[in-house]
Amino acid sequence: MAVTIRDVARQAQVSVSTVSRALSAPGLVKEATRQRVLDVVAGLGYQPNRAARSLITGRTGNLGIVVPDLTNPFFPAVLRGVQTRAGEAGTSVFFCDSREDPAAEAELVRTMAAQVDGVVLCASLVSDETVAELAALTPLVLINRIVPGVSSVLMDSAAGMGQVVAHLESLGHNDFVYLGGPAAAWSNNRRLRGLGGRARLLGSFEPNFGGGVAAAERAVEAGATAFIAYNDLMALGVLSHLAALGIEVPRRFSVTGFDDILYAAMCSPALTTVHMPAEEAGEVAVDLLAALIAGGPAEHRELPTTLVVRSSTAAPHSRT
Amino acid sequence: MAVTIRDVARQAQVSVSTVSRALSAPGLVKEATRQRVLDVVAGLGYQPNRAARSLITGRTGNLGIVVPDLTNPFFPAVLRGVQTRAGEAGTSVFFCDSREDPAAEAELVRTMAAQVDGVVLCASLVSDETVAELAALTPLVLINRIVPGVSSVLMDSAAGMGQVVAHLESLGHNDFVYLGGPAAAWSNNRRLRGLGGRARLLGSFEPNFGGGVAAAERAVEAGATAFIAYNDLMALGVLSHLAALGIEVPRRFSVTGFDDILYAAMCSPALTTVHMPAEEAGEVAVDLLAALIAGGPAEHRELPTTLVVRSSTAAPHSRT
DNA sequence: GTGAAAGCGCTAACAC
DNA sequence: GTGTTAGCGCTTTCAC
Repeated sequence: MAVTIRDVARQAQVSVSTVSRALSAPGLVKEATRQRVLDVVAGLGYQPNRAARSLITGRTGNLGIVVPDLTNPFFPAVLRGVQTRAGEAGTSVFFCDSREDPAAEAELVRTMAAQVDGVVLCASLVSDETVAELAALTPLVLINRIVPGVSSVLMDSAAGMGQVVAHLESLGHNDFVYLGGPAAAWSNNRRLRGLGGRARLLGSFEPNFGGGVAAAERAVEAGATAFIAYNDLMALGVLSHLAALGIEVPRRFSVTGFDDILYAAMCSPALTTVHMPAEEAGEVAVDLLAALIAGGPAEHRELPTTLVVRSSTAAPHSRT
Repeated sequence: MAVTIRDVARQAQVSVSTVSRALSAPGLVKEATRQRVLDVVAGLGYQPNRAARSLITGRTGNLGIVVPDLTNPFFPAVLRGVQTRAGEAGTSVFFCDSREDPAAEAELVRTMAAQVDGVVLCASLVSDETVAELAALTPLVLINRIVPGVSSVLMDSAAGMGQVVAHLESLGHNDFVYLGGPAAAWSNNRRLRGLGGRARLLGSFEPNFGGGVAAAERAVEAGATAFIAYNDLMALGVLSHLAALGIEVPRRFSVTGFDDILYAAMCSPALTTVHMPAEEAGEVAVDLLAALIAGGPAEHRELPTTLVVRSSTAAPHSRT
């Protein structure tokens, strides 16, 4: 078996409680004693057993994050942010991919709740009631969703969408179509709202490449001059399908995305999209979670988004 | 506090050990008793305290995975596979991104070791000795790396590289350059070996988009007709830089990648690359880990890779 | 400032 | 087939 607190106590010639205090409440032991204990700890390579500690404190020192689709680069970016901030506090993080399934999502959170101090829930697809229920189960921070009484960090989709519309209108477009994501996605409704009724709604489509391909098929018949996709993955699908059809972008149609994943800059034409600070959102979510765990009230944070103009948008029916 | 095993025992009119057995060793209790216990468990919504269980059994029911770069879509795919298989066994999984830093990688594994039953280590950058040391610390499964005595699952880079070379040669190329990844990456050496000396080595470069851009700058001066990139992300960077330079692919240069991430199919020209069964590798890694945890010997599994020919390769200096 | 002792919730001998 | 009991390794009163 590994080295325990007793081994340390014996070798440092103190009691186990002193060892415990030296590690978790340094102020309560004489500096000299503390130093002696710490030396022994280092010498023995002692690591407190987290299960034992957890059994007594009721805290696990772990966090969980649930995302709808790990293959969408947006979410790994959030994961990174979460891990970065959590790691600074010595906290480990569990991840789960719900594969866009609301039932799985709720179940995953419930399972996690038993073994973490809190969970970050991204782009949730469950009902407000379920979110509230989950939040009652464990400290919960939502990313890109608002439910009253539950902490959340938002990347401002509505404002971003406003910029998209303004950009397209300044280019001379006045008939665009919104290629919608999952109807259950809060972000989808938020973006739709940001449109302010100035776009026709098509879909919903799956929020991935395939969904974009499907959307493009429908969109070309819609007679609009610009397509606003729910997210970049869809926009990439749209671009791909249009290219396959021999339809030029942005000459024939302008296309925009949302998220600013790396590939938005790499595709051809490079995608005009709304940049989302995904990694930062992950970090902020951990902060909110920490506050919640410490007993604070639910908080809400909004992160700014910015339009990134690239080459997939231009004035209608002309080359700029 | 939450409901404990005692609450269940009391209400089911049995001892705590019977409850424990009903849940973890169903064969040891009478069916009727078991059913009664299960009913109470369901009624009370009892969930065994994992810390307490772990304290006694020495098992956590958790797994960890460490990857070098979450923003490379290849790794989230592996994560997915790991979670899928682990989830089937009720196992949760911790993740960590080492950001291509060998020291961080080792430290992350050490930290995880204390709170998991085993860890999956992807594309490790540490020395063989460190891997062995880590493997002594906790059940360990390597993905895309071989270290004697340590379990591993390999996606056959060498064979894949062989196919790339054969493909390029069949097209008429006979002077190609390999745009190398991290020198410390086992896969890099493996791929280099798969080349069989038929390519000049350039690099190493960072195994990401930026590294590809840097590599492209150097490659155009090398006078070869085809560029073989260490991975897709680099290849995408190469494509991007060549496009910026107004150099046509594949007319002027053929370019190949490795991994077959989603974006390899989406970029323009679509990338000829080697498909890697990343998700499957994650699943298999969990299987090997389970075997290891059960006390089995280190095992080795090899997964086949396949060349995917798209539009970034063609006969030298001509349009096919 | 430090030690002794009582558990946290559970499993695993060990009895019966 | 079931109950009793002794801890797993740690934190935390409570004494001193």
